[in-house]
Amino acid sequence: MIKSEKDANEKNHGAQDNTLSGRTTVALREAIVCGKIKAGEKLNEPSLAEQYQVSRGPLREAIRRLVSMGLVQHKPHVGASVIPLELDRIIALYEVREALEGMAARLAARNMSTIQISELKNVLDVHRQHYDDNAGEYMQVNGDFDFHYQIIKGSGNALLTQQLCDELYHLIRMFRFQTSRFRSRSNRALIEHEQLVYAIENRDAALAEMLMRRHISRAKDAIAKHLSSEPHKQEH
Amino acid sequence: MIKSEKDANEKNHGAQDNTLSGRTTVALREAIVCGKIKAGEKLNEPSLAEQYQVSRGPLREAIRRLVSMGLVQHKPHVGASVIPLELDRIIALYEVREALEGMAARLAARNMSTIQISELKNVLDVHRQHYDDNAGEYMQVNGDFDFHYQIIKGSGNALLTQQLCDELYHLIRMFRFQTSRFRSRSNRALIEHEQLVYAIENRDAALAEMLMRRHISRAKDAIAKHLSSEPHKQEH
DNA sequence: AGAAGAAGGATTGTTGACAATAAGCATGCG
DNA sequence: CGCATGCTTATTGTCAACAATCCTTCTTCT
Repeated sequence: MIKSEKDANEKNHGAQDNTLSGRTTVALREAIVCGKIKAGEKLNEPSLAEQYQVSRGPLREAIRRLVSMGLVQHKPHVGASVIPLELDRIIALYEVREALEGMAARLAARNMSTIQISELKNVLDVHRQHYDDNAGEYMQVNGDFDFHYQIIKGSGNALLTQQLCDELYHLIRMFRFQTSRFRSRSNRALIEHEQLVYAIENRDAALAEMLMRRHISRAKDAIAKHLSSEPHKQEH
Repeated sequence: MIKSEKDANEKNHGAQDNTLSGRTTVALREAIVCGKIKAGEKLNEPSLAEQYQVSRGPLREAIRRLVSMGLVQHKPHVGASVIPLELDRIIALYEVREALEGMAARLAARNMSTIQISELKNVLDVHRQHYDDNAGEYMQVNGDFDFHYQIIKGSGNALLTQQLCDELYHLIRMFRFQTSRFRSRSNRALIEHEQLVYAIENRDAALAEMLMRRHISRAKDAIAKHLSSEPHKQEH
C-alpha cells in the first residue's frame, strides 16, 4: 500500500506528459537531485541536448521548469546552473516548509476524511514496521515522504499541495539526497509522527499545526548543527 | 519614497531581462492580471505571437513562466489557458499567504535592521497620509503591497521572498484587480499594519506572526463572505 | 434517427539554422 | 609592468518550417 516516491510524484497531476520536454524534465531533475550533475555546475545546452538525445528546444523548456522548481538558477545571456548547496538555502527551505506544512497539518485536521486518516495510519504502520525491522535508511526516507504527502494532500488546498509537492518537493529531495550522512533522527521522528496522527484524529487543528512545525523545526536545527560545524564543501 | 508596484517587482531580481521572452512575459502577465485576457480564456500561440510581434518561441517561454506563477494552466497537446477565478482558489491563496507571510513577519521581527524598520515606518506613514487625504483606492492598494513587500524582504529568507514576490504576488494582484468591488477594509487594515510595526519594533516574533496571520485571515474571511453570496460569474 | 468511426483542419510539439550577446584572450598604451 | 581596449569564440536567444497530436465534423451503418 506504500507508494514509491516516484509514483507519488508522477501520478500527482495525472498523466503529466509523454512529451519530449516532459521526459527530459524528469531525467534532468533526477540527475540533479541525485547529484549526478553536481551542485553549482553549469548547464550547457548543446552538450546536454546531445546527451539526452533531444533538440535544444525541449531541453530549454526542461531547464525552465527546473528553474521554477528552484533547482537551477538562470541569468539572461549567461545560462543556467544548478543551485549551490549552501547552508543558508537549506535553512530557508526548512523555514518555508515549517510555514507551509504547518498550515497543511492545520487544514488536514479540519478537512481529512476518516478514510484518509485511516490511510495515513496505514502509512505510519508501514513506517513503524520498517523501523522495527531495521530495513534500511532509504525505505524510511520514502516512508517519511509518504507520510508528509498524505497530510499535505489531506489539507484539501490545491495551491498548497502544488507548492509543496511540485515545487519544493524536489528541492527537499536534493538536499536530503546529497547530505545523507546524518539520518539518526528516525526514532524521534516516528514518535512525532504518531503524535501528529493523534492530533489529526482528534480534529485538533492548532495542535496539529504546532506539532508539525516543531517536527520540521527540529529537523532544521539538527541540520544546522551538523552542517555549521563542517567546513563548506563546495569550493568556488 | 513610495515605490510603484511595477518597480517593486521588476527591480526585484535586478535586471531581469531585456530579452524578448522576458518582455513578452511581462506584457502577457499584465494583460492577464488586469483582465484584458479574461479568466479561463484559452491562449492561442499563433494569434498571441502575432499580437505581441514575437515568434512562437519566446511566447511559449513566456507562457511557461506564467504557468510557474500559477496564472495559467497547461495541458500537453491541448494548450494553455488563464486560470479561472473560482472562490476555492482565492481561499487557497489566502491560506498559503497566511502561512508564508506569517513566517515572514516572524523572521522579520528577528532579522530586520533598524534601518529597514525605519523604512517600513516610512511606508506606513505614506500609507496613512494617503488614507487621510482620501487619495483613492489604487494608491492605497500599492501602499499595502509595499508594506507587505518590505516585511517579506526583511525576513532575510531568499526562498520565502522568491515564493511570495515572484510566484504568488501576481496571483494576488490578479484576484484583487478583478474582484475590486469591495475594498472598504482600509481603515482596519491600517490599524493592523500599525500594530504589526509595533511588534516588529519590539522584536516580538510570536506576536508579529500572529498579527500578520490574523490580518490575512480577516481579509480572507471578508472575501469569502462577499463572494460566496454572489453567484458564480464565469459561465461554463 | 442516433451513434460510432474516419477524414479534415487547427493547434501544439519539435527541429535545425541564424542572430545577438557576453566571456575570455591577446595586444597596445600609459 | 599594469590596465584598458578591441577581437575571437563559445553560448544563449530567436526564428520559421516540419511533424505529431487532438478536436470537430461529416459520413455511414445499425
